[in-house]
Amino acid sequence: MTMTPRSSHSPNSRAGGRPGRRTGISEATVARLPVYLRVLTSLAESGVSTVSSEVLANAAGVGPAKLRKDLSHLGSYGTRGVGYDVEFLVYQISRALGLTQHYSVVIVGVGNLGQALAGYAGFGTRGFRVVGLLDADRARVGSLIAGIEVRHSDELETIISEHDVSIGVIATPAGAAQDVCDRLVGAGVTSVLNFAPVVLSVPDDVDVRKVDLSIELQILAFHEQRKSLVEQEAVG
Amino acid sequence: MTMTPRSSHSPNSRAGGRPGRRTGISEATVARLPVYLRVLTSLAESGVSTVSSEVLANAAGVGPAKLRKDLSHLGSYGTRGVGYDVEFLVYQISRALGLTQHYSVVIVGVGNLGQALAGYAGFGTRGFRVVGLLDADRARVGSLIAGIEVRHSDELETIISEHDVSIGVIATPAGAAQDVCDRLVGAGVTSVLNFAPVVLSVPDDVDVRKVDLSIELQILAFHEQRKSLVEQEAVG
DNA sequence: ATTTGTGAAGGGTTTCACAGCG
DNA sequence: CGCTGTGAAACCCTTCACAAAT
Repeated sequence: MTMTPRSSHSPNSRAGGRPGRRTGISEATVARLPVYLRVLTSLAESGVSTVSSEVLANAAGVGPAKLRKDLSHLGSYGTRGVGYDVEFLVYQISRALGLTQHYSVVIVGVGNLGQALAGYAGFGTRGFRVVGLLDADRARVGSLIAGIEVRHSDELETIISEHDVSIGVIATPAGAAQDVCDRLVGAGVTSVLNFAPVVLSVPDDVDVRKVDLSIELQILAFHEQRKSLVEQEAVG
Repeated sequence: MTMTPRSSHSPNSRAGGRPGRRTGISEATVARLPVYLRVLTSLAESGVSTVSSEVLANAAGVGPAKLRKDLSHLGSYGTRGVGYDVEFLVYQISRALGLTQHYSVVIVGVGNLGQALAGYAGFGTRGFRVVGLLDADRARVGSLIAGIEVRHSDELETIISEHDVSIGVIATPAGAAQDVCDRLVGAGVTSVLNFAPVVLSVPDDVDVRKVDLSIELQILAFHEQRKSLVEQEAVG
């Protein structure tokens, strides 16, 4: 039995390679661009055609200097004394994020969470298409969720190669996650979004991002505790 | 009509105040402690009583130096030449994160996602208790989810003050999220976990963390694009 | 001999403040 | 005059490498 070379690095960043080597856009900036994009899209729908860095920054929950520096990494797309053209920025950010291409996605695990993800509107829009819903439980196979037929996990490799899937979403129980991940990667998936509460090991050229409810809760707990300590001190 | 003072800052960090001012534990470290805790808990269950920084770091997907520095912020809990006592570390990390206290949680929005969250095991364990499931849709009110009765959103304030809720989870559609957030904060909630794809505005003393599927997908798309550019270059 | 704890060095990110341009 | 784009400073975080401890 051969061990595939593996590594798992900092949470939610590119598995191998140092940040922003080729594109010049840093990881921190990339993580904010989707937020700007969302705000800009909603501004465009409201008929706004121009925004200043200050207004856009406020709506995105960041400081104006940070916003301007972020946008400056894409090019000089603003007009001094005026601001940014909303539609043009939408296009430029979409392009920078790679959203002008299309990505096929499989979701593995069709429990409550998997169903919620399958029905999520964010998929249909902007270049992502769910081409497979997989589950290990044969009782669920064949049912329709968000218009997509659930298929058995055995078909994972087939579906991935048939649809040239590049992104896999893991919504299985923790125990199954690493196995599923290995199979996804083995079949050619190069990006994984993991909702299972485990640290996944993947080869260096695969990206993993994780979404972990209990980690988020624990971080909030930390700050809650901090608040009550401060309170206590203020009283005492 | 009065405007409540608001601010929304960097994604997923304390709303106001600079990091780690009082506790000496930095935000980056706090975000990793839950991962260490999970690994340690599972080691303890496997009967392991001692770990070195190298083994623990590997399991947590970080470098050993980073792990040691993180743990050193809690105190000197290791033994040179030996490693860390697993059970003792579990306790110390739990304490540092505030998990020795108990937190009451309400979940607002009982769609697919809200149901998935309500059923999530991570809640029951480690100090979090769901004391309310709320939905605006009267058709859902009264049904039982994960053993908890769904109640109408009108009761939000009542439930929060009755149970001294400090954490609110928003799993509503985007359009309702800010309103719900305002009501949560108005009723005394000081930490919010937001699953709706909007930037929430809150007063400085409230923490907001967000979980956003479409942002994660877009970040993965960026890296996918980068990979295909590199590939193309390697060929050409 | 082994492994922790940590100063110091090295990167990356944010913020400042202003020059540059419309 | 207003707002962008950006060097420079400040800050935070990670990594290195080794002294200290058992």
